[in-house]
Amino acid sequence: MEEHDELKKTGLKVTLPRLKVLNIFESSKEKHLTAEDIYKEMLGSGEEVGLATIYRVLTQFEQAGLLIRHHFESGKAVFELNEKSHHDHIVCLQCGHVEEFVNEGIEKLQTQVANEHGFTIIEHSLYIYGDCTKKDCEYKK
Amino acid sequence: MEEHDELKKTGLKVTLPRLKVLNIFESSKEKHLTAEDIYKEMLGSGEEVGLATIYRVLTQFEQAGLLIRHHFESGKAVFELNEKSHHDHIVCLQCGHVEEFVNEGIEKLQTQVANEHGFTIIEHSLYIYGDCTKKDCEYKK
DNA sequence: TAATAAATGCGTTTAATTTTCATTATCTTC
DNA sequence: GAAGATAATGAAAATTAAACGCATTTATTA
Ligand SMILES: [Mn+2]
Ligand SMILES: [Mn+2]
Ligand SMILES: [Zn+2]
Ligand SMILES: [Zn+2]
Repeated sequence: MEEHDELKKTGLKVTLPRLKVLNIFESSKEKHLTAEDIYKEMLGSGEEVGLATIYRVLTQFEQAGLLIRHHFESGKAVFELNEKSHHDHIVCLQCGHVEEFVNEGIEKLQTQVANEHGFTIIEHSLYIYGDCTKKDCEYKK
Repeated sequence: MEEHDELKKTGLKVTLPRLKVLNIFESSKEKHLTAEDIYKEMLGSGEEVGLATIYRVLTQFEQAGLLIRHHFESGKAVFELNEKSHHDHIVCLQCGHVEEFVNEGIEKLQTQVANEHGFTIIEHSLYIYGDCTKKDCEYKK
């Protein structure tokens, strides 16, 4: 059991809610999910779970390095599996569609900027917002 | 009176709270301020004002193009005067010190990335976080 | 200065997230 | 495999930043 061991390694107890949350991230077609998304998904599939547990688990997973937390401009935190290889995001302001990208040039220039300002760079957040060109792109509340 | 005219141009009524908020931004040594910062500053200097007014005025000023709203990772919105020329930010995770920068290379590459993904870029947010090297840098709550 | 339309302050409300606490499940040990 | 220690859970209450409703006050305009 893959997810079981992944949890074991974090030192966290292997519980049903935790397994399910991990499972949702690993099987969902949408990889960027909010606490609410997870919660509804679990309720929908008949799980008995409290929203507080979801929030707790997400934060624990983040601290354990399993998840990454993002703040798009929606106001709510968005999580995704920590794939280890860094990437940034471009988000459609119309339909919410998210695409990922890595641009070595941008990464290098950021380090350079930090150096120029006497900072040791720890992390960065870069979100590009715009209009996408998906055929089914439309504003969704 | 400079600030008076600046307000006039926005179509908003020239009121004391609005003048004072504008004045704080134009005279403060720290240019990136939260609603709370403004509120405390005004209470401190004897103004009679409600926090709701601050929130309302900040949003109105943002819509009028007088202010820019940022979301650093503090959780609360941060505002600064809209100097018209775009810049990004590098923030010290220890002391909260903020420096501004513009890097044309990064700007160009962002546009390029957007194009490659079929997006029309509307805006972006880039924050670099790290440790600064100010002599008086230390963790402040 | 009076009429009108907008702005203010106070208190209430919302939305996301966190905390408290009693109950329950997991892990470890025997 | 059962018992004890410890951590996790769910429900409800608490917190926090921000928005809102409304009666009252103020700025603008005539
Ligand atoms: Mn991603
Ligand atoms: Mn700035
Ligand atoms: Zn779209
Ligand atoms: Zn510092």
